Amino acid sequence: MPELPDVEVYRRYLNATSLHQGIRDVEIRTDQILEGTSPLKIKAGLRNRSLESTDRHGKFLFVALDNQGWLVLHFGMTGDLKYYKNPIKEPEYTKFLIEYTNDYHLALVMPRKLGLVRLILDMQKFIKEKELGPDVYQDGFGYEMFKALLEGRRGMIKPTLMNQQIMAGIGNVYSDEILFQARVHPRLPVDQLQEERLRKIFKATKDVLETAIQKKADPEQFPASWIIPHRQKGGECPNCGGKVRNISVSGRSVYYCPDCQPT
DNA sequence: CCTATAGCCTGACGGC
DNA sequence: TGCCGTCAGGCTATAG
Repeated sequence: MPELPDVEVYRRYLNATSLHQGIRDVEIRTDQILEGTSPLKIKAGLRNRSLESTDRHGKFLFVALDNQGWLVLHFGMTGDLKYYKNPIKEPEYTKFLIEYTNDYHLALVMPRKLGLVRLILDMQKFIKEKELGPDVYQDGFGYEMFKALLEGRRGMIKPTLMNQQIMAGIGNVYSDEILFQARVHPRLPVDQLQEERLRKIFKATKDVLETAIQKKADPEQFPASWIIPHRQKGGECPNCGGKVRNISVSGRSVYYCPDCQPT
């Protein structure tokens, strides 16, 4: 579920396992996630180096190298990280693999080839290239900024929250949760939102992301009041007990409660 | 600026 | 059991 909370959990996992170790070798199992660069360049840039620290912007994870530049990871729809020792335990669907001099490994596990691995020098330049909006989870992301970003927009609230160029980090699943907590219909146009509802959406955004991270992005640990565990056909609304509805908005599958989330 | 659609990928799942 | 269609949390391009 690689949206902002998931990537933040991966970041902390990487911090806890994979820093300050010499990189002996790197394997790239598909060129399709390299965005124009080559396996040789990635290998040359990582061999005999070490990972020193991490950062994150939206759904992108940045890992600083000991000399200069960053390793960038994006997890697409199915990416995950696994740190392990025994080479026999290499996870199925490993697409990118770092082998450390201490014999441990860090694998980017990704059944579909929809992610990204790249080496860059300048993080801000990369963010600009990708035209990413401000990270939703950063300290400076307050209500005034949120409101300003939506100013003059006419689109539906759900795809607006998910638009990485407006603000970075929210995806399909967590936008459902945010709108459920705010009790706002996903198709409501942004310019029809009154101040009070806008504030509710902002607060829900902060609460949902914070809680999801705190719960390690594990749906089994999510509060009983959340809709995510009920995001399935025939699911029941945790608020009113009614049936959860599934519709399509901007080509994405949306789950919401028609009774609790009026237009 | 905004929406819908298709495509990129490939595994999981449900129905027959 | 096996085959087939559908769907899935990402992003991007294109047309209207």
